[in-house]
Amino acid sequence: MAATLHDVARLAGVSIKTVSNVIHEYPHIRPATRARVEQAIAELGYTPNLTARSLRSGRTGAIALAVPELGLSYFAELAAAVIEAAEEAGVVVLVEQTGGDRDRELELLRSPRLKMTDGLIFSPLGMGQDDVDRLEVPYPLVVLGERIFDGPADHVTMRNVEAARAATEYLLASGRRRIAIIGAHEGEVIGSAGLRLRGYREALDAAGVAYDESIIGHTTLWHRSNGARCMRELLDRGAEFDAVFGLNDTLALGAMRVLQESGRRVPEDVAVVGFDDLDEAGYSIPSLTTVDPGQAWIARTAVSTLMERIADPDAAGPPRLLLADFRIVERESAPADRLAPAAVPTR
Amino acid sequence: MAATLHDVARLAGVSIKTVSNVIHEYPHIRPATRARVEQAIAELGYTPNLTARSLRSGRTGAIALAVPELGLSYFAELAAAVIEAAEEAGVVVLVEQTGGDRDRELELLRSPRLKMTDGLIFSPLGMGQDDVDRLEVPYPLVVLGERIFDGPADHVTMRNVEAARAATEYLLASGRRRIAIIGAHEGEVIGSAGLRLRGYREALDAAGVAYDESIIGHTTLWHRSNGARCMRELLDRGAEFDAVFGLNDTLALGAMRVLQESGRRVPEDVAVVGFDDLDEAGYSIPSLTTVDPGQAWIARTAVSTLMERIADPDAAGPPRLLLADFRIVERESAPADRLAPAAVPTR
DNA sequence: GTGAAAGCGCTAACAT
DNA sequence: ATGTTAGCGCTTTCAC
Repeated sequence: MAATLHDVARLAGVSIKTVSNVIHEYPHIRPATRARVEQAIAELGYTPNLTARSLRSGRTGAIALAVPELGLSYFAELAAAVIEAAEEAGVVVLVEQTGGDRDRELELLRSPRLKMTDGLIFSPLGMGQDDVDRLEVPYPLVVLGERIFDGPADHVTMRNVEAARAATEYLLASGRRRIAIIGAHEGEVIGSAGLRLRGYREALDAAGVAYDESIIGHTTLWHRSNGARCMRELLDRGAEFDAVFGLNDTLALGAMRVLQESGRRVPEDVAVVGFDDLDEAGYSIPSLTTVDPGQAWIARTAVSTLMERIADPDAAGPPRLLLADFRIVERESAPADRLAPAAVPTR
Repeated sequence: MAATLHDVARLAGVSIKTVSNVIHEYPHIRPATRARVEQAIAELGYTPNLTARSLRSGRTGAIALAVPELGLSYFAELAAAVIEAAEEAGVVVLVEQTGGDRDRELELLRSPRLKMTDGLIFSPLGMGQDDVDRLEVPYPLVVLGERIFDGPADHVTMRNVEAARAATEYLLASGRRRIAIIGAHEGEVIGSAGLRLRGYREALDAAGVAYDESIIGHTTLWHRSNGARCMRELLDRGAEFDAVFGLNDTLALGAMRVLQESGRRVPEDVAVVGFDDLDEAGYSIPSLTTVDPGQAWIARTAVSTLMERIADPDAAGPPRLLLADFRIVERESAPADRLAPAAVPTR
């Protein structure tokens, strides 16, 4: 049905090699020949069959991105940034959702469907450090997130401990002393929750503030609804606090909502800080002070690192750990100075 | 490098056809042979080369989804639903972002990169009715959204006019009379903005309420920031209104934010209604009354319709228009009864 | 400057 | 029940 190189060659009265030369802009072609070929291509509406090209070249021009769920704004924004960076690099992106489920993640790593792509950017959520061997795969792989460290693949991620510590120090500096946590994972050591909680504790320790288990709210998936539920539980059990550190923005926003429903004023009674700097953090009431963990850089770096590995699969080199810079974004929910409202809301 | 059918066949001491038979679970294979082949497959870690399979079969097992931007929550949620539905149908999804730019949309439709997929689910934003011919493409195509009607491809979308009319009637029924609009597109007839505005006007007309250009806020891209800006402009020019209909949730949330900054109470002074029923609509302060336009159904239907066309490209049949059901989701920003607050916030 | 031909890894028709 | 073989459409080496 669709025209092939042969069809074009026949119509132009040349061989397929010549057509191929024209398509690949091989320099030494007689102008007349080139014109005839181009004419034939236009006439037939020829477009190369990329599957055939892939089979021959061993490259598909596609990469895969596996995230837990696009419904989670953090991953939607990550995917947007990855797709954009990939486009600049001339490749397309196949997006998979794992649901943060370990079995699906492991299955995905072994999936032959990946054969349709040149490499994978993988953001696991269900797998843990024990699964580190499973990252030994026969294709270029870049790992994101904080579920697994020191694996056999390049790893691009954020400075969770330092950033969470900075966020906590920010709250302490503004005069808060009882900082509740929303989103802790029971017993987790690594993982976003574990690392951010560690940063939190480091900041408390450094400031000589006691860690109080009673104001640590636990939840599993970082959905908005869980942030709300988690805050409700804290309030129900009579926890007292003057600040809340949501381990991500979605949790913080869900929690802030419940906080205000309960009659507490933000930031007057309770300051709230999130983590991620999602677009919507600038538009909540009040707008959310948060940590910008460098997601844009992470996306760009993940793509460029993967593309390097794809280009040069032999030049193995040791796996790299690449860490993004972060910064605190001050907004209304937690002004730097407890007494003064944030000067101008950052958008 | 990676093992091929030949490698497996050699190791198992059979022909590639036998290996192929085992892989495809062809029934008549001697158990001993099957065992030997399976053993060889495991030993070599063989996984089929999908590119080769695609070239041979003419199917890639992938579909493409083109949306303006995953950073827009509506499209993130759409993509999530499409990927999920696609997975159930056994295909993977390649996601492209067009930025809502007409040229990029047109280019994408012609792009040979689509040769890597079996079909396309396309949500245009820059193209208009004049470009309807460009949807005549040599591969299965399902169009979403409201930029183009009566095209040559199947079209899955929502009942914009009816839903917007229902939303407006809802506000009128609750006693509001001056309903401002956020997000109108100058002179647009079709398109989400144009259709929803039409529903709005129909409701006004039916109720005998005059249409007042001075409370129609215009903007282009439906970003949160534009909703905020648009509301600021309305307020700056002294517009007076007792309700706001944001033509989508993102706009409504941005607008609601500005409204409250200006000291107005929602819903007491101004009721706010959105459109889309995004996840976050349930967690704003106040939570957002909105229209659930049936996105989940749209995603499922788009995938199943596309899969049908892929399975049977000849059984052309006339292009179909498939419309989702909608419903008003009552939350706090616009209670059904102006005087009574919404009973229980819907989560 | 252009052509002929091999082969990427797989499927399926045909043969045994 | 299993083997042989001809392509799918392209790239690329090697001739001419």
